[in-house]
Amino acid sequence: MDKKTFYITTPIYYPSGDPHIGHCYTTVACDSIARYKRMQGYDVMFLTGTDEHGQKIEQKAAEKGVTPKQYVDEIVEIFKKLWSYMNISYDRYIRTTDDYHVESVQKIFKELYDRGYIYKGKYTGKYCTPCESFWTESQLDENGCCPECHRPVVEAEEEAYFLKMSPFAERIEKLLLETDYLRPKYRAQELVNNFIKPGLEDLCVSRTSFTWGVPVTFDEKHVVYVWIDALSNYITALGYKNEAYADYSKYWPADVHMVAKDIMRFHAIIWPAMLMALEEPLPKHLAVHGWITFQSKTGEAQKMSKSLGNVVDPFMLGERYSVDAIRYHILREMALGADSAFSNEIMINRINSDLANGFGNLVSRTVAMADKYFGGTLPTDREAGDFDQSLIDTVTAVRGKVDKCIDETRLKNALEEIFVAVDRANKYIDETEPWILGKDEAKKARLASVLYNLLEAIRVISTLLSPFMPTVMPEVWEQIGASAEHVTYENAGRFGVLPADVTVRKGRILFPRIDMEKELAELNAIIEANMAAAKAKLSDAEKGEEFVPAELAQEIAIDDFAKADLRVALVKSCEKVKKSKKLLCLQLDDGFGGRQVVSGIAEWYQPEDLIGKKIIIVANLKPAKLCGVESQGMILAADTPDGGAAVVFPDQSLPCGSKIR
RNA sequence: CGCGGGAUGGAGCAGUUCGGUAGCUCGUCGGGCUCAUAACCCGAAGGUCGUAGGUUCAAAUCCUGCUCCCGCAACCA
Repeated sequence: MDKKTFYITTPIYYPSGDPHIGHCYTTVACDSIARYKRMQGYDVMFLTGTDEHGQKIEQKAAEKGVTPKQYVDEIVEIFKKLWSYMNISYDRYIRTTDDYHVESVQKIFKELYDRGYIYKGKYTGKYCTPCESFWTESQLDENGCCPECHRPVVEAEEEAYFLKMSPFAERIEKLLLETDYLRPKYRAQELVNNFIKPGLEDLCVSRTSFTWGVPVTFDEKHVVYVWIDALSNYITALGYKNEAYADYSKYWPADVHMVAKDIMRFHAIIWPAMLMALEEPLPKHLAVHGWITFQSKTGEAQKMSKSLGNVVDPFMLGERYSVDAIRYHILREMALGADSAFSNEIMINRINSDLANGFGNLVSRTVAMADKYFGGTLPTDREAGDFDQSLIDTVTAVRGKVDKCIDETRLKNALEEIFVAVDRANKYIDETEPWILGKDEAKKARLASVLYNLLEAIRVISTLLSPFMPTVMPEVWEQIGASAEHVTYENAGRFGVLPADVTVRKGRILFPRIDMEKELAELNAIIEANMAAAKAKLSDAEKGEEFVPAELAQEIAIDDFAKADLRVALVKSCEKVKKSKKLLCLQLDDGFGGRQVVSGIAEWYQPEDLIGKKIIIVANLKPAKLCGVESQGMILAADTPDGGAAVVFPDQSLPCGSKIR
């Protein structure tokens, strides 16, 4: 009979920069689940990879003066090196530049077109002429300018292909609200209300503005835009519409796609829509986790960012504390769905209390006693006693609980369950007082029983921990005298598996206790150096670049200018627009009885900076609503070199309503 | 009134579905032990469960108002 299969995926990562601890979380989590499922006897397919196309890669490569392929090849090597360093047991690595993937994507695109789900239309967006690039609203920088060159963008349109989404809206809503596809479920309502209820918009799936992508076979000007290219990796890697593999019928649908919350939307809505359009089965679960945020010294959580210099380097952490300790820490801290704060202090605490004091010390003291009292090999005489059954019950119950947590993608809880047994075993030592038994020749049989029970507890615990910490556990088995057949999944549910005359071997300290103060000092020094370096780099870049004024707009006639009615106005009062980061709402005396204007300068001005000052407004602008607040005009402000805005103040003695021309 | 989530001892969280002695981890303090990585075990202090009302014999839990935080959406006229 064929083994049951289990298919789990990470997202394919975008190699526009080096991997960091955030990438590690998703991958380590998937790896732990994959290993656990393998141990349970499943035929596992664990897929990871890189999403290598797109404009950003094209540009980064151009900056470095290499081809896009050369550029990504280099970064992909770093990703693979990291995964090997983190002991990631992926079965397959897909690159969207792989030939078979490109071929499949082209066939999928064509098929969707033939089925009538893809049609040609016009894409309207913000276009930066010098960069020849389209940007979405959200990609624009803080001034609404091009994120690459920071020059103004214009509305423009290009021909593009679109994927119809509306035929699937109802089914997707049901999928989100009525099934347990999405984990955690509480995000479903948000998705439905924000994207499905207002009407699902058709999705732009091709571009003509760049060339680094999969060409559309029947319209050579176009390349496939991110969605169809990237998301379909989950099936092309199994051989969907290609000859490279033949595993599609075996592994699809996927059991778990794991993603971070920033790409939840695509996996919760677009990916199911694509599969529905192709009439393929939907994946069983989408597990969404939060971000690892960096806890700064002031205590606030910041997202990790390269420009802040707070990116946590996984190689450096691994060197200092061991790869398994890092794996343990990130898995133990992150709850499904929620963000988790990363700080050196939290990490060191975790490693010390759980791994060094708890599990590591348990192994250490048990092995040391077996060595001290029996020369390493237990005698076979036994004497049962109090507390034995309680220990056995606790330990043998763990496996079932961990199974459940794994199936629900709750890795943090799985680890908590295992450590219940660690605590119980440490307590058992106090209860049975082996050091007293050791002084009495008549109690040797009882002592042997106690130590044997402890070794058994460690055997079960270490077996269950091995998917999470695959590097160190073999060392534990070496120390407690267990061999491969003792540490199987089946035996993790039993007691009394090790031979009665088991021989232990004292080994190294597995998880050395970390000196918090010393370590924090060293880490802070490293971080400060990084931040300083990042800052220096930033200011260098600023120095190196003279201020470049925005390009001159098209020439206009004086009549055109005369259409704009500019007036002096006094700011009578001013307040932030609620629920908006950028908007200030100003009440003005314009010389005509007053008006209200909303302006997007809240990031640079406090309300009190403006109250009582005279400013210049465009007085005959058609009113508009911003965040639901009516704005009757606009305030003149200049761009500043650092990307901010500076309000233009006229001579303060001018009366309100003075015309400017 | 855009949508959604949240507010529980010093910190981080569970408990809220189906009301009935408020629990866990870390930290603090006291004690025990010495096999062990100054680790382990026990005990204690510390919470009017955001706020104001309501329902009830009984509310962290159900209902209503309010305050504050977070996420998503929107947003520089």
